[in-house]
Amino acid sequence: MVSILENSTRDKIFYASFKLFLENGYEATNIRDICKEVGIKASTLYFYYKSKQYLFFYIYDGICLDYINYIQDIEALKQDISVKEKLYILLKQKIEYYVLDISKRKFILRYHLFPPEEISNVIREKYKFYNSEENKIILDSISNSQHKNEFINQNIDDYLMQYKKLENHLVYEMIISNIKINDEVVRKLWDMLWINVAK
Amino acid sequence: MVSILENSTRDKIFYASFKLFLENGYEATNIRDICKEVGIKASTLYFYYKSKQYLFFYIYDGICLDYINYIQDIEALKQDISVKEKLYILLKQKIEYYVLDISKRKFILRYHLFPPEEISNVIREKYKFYNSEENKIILDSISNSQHKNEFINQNIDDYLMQYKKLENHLVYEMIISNIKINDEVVRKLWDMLWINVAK
DNA sequence: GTCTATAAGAGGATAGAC
DNA sequence: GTCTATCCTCTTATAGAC
Repeated sequence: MVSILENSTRDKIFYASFKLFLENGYEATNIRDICKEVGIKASTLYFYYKSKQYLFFYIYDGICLDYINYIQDIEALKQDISVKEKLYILLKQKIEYYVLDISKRKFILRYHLFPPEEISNVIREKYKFYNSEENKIILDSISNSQHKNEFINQNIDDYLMQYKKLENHLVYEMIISNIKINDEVVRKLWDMLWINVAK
Repeated sequence: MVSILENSTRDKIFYASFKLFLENGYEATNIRDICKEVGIKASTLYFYYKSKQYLFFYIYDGICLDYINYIQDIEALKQDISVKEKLYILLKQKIEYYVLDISKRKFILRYHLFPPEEISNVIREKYKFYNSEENKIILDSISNSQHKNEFINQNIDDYLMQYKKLENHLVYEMIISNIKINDEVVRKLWDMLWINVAK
């Protein structure tokens, strides 16, 4: 995430909270449990984070920004290769990102499916925002390509939906069945998807 | 569920709790909120249910038993038709059950993925139990069939796993994308599955 | 920056009247 | 069966000392 190498109290609180919010949930995680993990008292936590809600939002944003940065740095998106190959590499890299550590994605899934009532509005807004940020990056990468005529233009949105659906399917399988998806499976499924959308 | 037509205080508590446990979660739902929905005081709830945990378990069991009863009553499982047709009808009926009201399945998913720490052991046991009950019904139905030689015997467990995977995939799509799956889609996916497993 | 102490309230659960 | 009143514990959050 933002500063994985630092070991400041601020970061320790961040990671302990992430872990507990993921495993036990927002409501079932209390400030004292977090503090016990870190080895501080409650008042110290409040020195760094204004409230439990703000602490949660920092974590949520941290996870999403880390993901957006990862997507943005994928070299294949900038190279002048065919759209088909470009998008395959993107999907493959995204799955690699999740295989390496599925916990961040599980966190997002948890709070997307079952947001705590008191912060559900904020979570919904954040989810929509980061989702559209990711879409922008993908759409930019397609429209900047010399090969974009591979696509029937009207179908791009449709395709993006299918693409996300496939990705989600793989991700849910990883989360629920605890299985790590390999490149071969990704390639096979993706080829099937491409046939249905490309010219 | 057990007694959908009754309107006793006991049942009112049951349904109000189901709704709140599903929407807000176990930890975020408190006894007083449930009582407010029903129009009673906390002590009245404790007259019917020993504790918050037991109330939850009654609901969990109620949902699962309703489902098991539904599966058990599917006529096709008892008829002497081909295994392929039998299992297709089973899948179709299961999807119909969810399409009619996805909330029960969402409840099970919620507590399967994110069980409250204090009751996670019990939930895990219950999940395993009802899962194996369902498997028994399906396996019985296959082995009682005159047409069971359609199957390569060693593959039945494998098939059951694939079958559940397909079902889960459809269910997650219904829950996450809020889409109702129609029979045509079920048929198509199921034909693909059958090709991979049958002789 | 980190602590002790504590306010202010919410939560699960029970006793006992009617 | 349902109520009022209450217990006791846990929770978020703050005040103020060091």
